[in-house]
Amino acid sequence: MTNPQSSAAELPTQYTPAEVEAPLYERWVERGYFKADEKSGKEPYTVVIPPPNVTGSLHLGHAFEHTLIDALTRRKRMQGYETLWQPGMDHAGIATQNVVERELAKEGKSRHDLGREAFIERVWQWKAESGGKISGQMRRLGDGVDWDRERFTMDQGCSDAVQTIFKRLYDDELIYRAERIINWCPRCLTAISDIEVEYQEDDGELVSIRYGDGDASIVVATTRAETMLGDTAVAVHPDDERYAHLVGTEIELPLTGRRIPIVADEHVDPEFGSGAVKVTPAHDPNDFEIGRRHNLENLNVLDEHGVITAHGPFLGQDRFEARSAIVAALRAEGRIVAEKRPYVHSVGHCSRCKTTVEPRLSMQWWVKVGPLAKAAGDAVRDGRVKVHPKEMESRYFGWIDNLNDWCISRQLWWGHRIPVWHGPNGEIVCVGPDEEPPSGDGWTQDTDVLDTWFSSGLWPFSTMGWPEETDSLAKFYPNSVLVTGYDILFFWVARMMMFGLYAMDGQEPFHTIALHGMVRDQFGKKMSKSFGNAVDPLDWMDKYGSDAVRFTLARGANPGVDVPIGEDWVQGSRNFANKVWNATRFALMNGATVEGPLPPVEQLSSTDRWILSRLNAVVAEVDAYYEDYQFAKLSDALFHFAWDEVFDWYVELSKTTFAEGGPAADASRRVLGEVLDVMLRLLHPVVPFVTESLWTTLTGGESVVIADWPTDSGFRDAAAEAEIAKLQQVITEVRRFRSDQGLQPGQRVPARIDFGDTGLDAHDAAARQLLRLQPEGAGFSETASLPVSGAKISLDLSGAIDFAAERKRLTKDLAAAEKEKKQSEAKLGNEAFLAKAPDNVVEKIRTRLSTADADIARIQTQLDSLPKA
RNA sequence: GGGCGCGUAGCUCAGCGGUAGAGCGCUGCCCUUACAAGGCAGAUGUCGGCGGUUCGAAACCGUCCGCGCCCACCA
Repeated sequence: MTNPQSSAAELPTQYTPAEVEAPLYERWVERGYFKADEKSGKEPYTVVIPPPNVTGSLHLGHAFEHTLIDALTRRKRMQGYETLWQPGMDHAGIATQNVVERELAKEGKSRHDLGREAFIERVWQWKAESGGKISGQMRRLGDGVDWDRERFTMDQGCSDAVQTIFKRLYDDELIYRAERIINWCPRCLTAISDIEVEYQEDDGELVSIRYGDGDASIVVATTRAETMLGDTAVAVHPDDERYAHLVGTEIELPLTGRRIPIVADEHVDPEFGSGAVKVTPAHDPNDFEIGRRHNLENLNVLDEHGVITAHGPFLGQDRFEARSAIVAALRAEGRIVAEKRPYVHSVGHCSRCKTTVEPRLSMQWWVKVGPLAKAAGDAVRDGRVKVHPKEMESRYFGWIDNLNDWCISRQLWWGHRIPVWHGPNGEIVCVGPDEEPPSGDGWTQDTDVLDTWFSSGLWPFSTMGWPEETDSLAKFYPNSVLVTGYDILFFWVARMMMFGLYAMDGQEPFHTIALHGMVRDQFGKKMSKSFGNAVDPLDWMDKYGSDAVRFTLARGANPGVDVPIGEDWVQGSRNFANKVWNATRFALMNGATVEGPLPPVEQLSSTDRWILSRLNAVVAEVDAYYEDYQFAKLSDALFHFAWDEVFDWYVELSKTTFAEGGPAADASRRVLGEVLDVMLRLLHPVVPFVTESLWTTLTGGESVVIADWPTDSGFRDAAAEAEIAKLQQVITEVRRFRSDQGLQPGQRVPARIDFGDTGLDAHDAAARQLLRLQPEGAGFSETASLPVSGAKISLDLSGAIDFAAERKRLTKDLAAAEKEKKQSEAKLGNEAFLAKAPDNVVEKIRTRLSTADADIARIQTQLDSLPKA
């Protein structure tokens, strides 16, 4: 136990987070507080980090997410759970490759200049730097992760997991290879999945083109005129009488000299446009299906860069260049019968580089999603996995129940290479992690890598050693909760659900999915580098402390709702931390202690009983909010309890007690110590640093990180709470009077206090202290009288009263009270109300009425006591 | 085209059947011996519009207006 007096003296009057925070964190790590022991007998609590991409550094969104996870895990650790917060990072295939390619471009090189191996080596170098930066940020933020378990989606273990599940899925025929239309990014030169495509409204031109001539002509419309070079049919609806005579015939495709058939297909909407559709099976997913149904040729006219490969005048032109050239050529031939420009329509863009996506026919690897998605949907339907907030469930189902097969191959270099070997005669062998790949002439490994979400989908168990049956896996799987943003519900969460259930014999990866919103700026605008409102969390942490950033983020965290944050608010949180700091300083200077048991209730003043009653109520409240992931609510509850109740009232009231000394003061010292001890522990998960330095000083304990989480003792004292509420009312009323009178806050005024039958007599000294009222003394002359809640405070202001101001104020208050009375009476006079309203409501109105009556009487008395103007 | 959500104090948001709340901002007085990163006191809203249900609606229902997000193969 440290000596409180000297500890307090050592605390400066201002909290300086920058000096305090970093050393504390390193001490926690050194002492191994965050290590999770898979052999422990304690109940497990597991959260895996949503692995940040190694593409750069953490932004406020990460800081937000980490704050929530850190708070959850710190509380559980304090509650005695064997707690694992699993750290790690994601290789982020396409994103990282793009970043490194940009770096290379600055040197005037492309990845092809380096070659595959050297390029990958280069990415690893980059990962080392970037990864170091990220873990530095996590330390600064205070993330209580088990660093010994840090994983990377490309490390050996995770790679083995990838290979294992690939092989298993392949053997179960849930992975297959097929030529289909995929979304192709002509800049990244890879296939991308449906959800990596961002649609946005673009200006385009819708041209209607006449194919064929005379009676045998037909008009089709398109926004991608260049694809006509690859048309292999025109389709109409089978029941469309306008074109019935043409079905089965051929028509001339302009500019090419080719003749293409007219086919009938249900897919065509006869109401739309001309009711005829050009069919380009190699460049449009719908057309591909039509082509399949009618055995049409898939004529590829664009290469991987989006350049025309069809022979003719357009050969070698970029797709957009060719588009206008072809329209011009058609116009010259008089085949453009209508043009709509601008024609706003939805166009897909690569989510990584914003290039317009090109649907492209190509051979890719696919996961057959049906059975996996069924299981993933059922797990939520059955209630084995809960989605929080519940409103997000419908989004989840909407997606998982309508899922197309997942294209998992990417034509990239950075990622898990597909564990398939192709033989000289077209043989295909899928190789497991402990198997030798086939060797010999002509055998080569598939050049594609896997979608980055393939490995992150394994994260809840690959990080724990799967496919080995490790102790960690047995202990920490399923994860307790997954905390992540709603934006990656589909990208990541759905994949983890599918893979987790599949790989772990139907065991769901986590019990709860807790979705949070996106961090926005203080005006609710999305944060982005291009908009210039993005903030580096380190800046604010250096300026105001990690605690301040964390507290601000937690206070904004309403489930599933976006979180605005502004620098002013962080400042406010810093002020709060400083306030806690100073209140604890005060307590230490006055000998607050945690030594020994709390004095028996009979020996406690009503003030002490009141604050203990409130303290326990807050413990219960905070617990309930934690269980419901209501971070904003629990932070707010703590903020107000600490500041409004403990600091502004309890501490102020206790000053008098301490000044008077005696057994009452000793009891209060113990109670104050208790209140701060519990409060600091309650605050710790959200603001770990300031609470650590204060709690250890206050209690002499080793660390609040490993302290017990407070429990509600069940102690409540309604009478004490009512008594203090009344006292607060009296004091506020007199303060208001003083303020209205223009009395300076520090100015001492002689007063007589008559508490009547309020039962507040014990608070006479405290009231005088808070109100700066002197004993009445000799020659006391009452010039103002304030009846409040049955008490009467008489002041001797020696003619200094501003009666006009007071009369004005009282008149206003009187009108308000009378209005209240009238309304309450009206309600109580309403028979329908009396008949139907519940008793407690009626009772409430009655109370309101009697309060109004009392107020009216009080104000009237005050008015009467004022001298006539 | 479907689905979800939102419009409450100057700003950002809680409240979701019993007569309006928070943070920040704002006004006034004060360096009252823990804290001026503070204290005390105070002002501020026809709870998007219109109908309906109800004894009672910011809250429930309908509708309209404005905004956002997600999904979808609109030639």
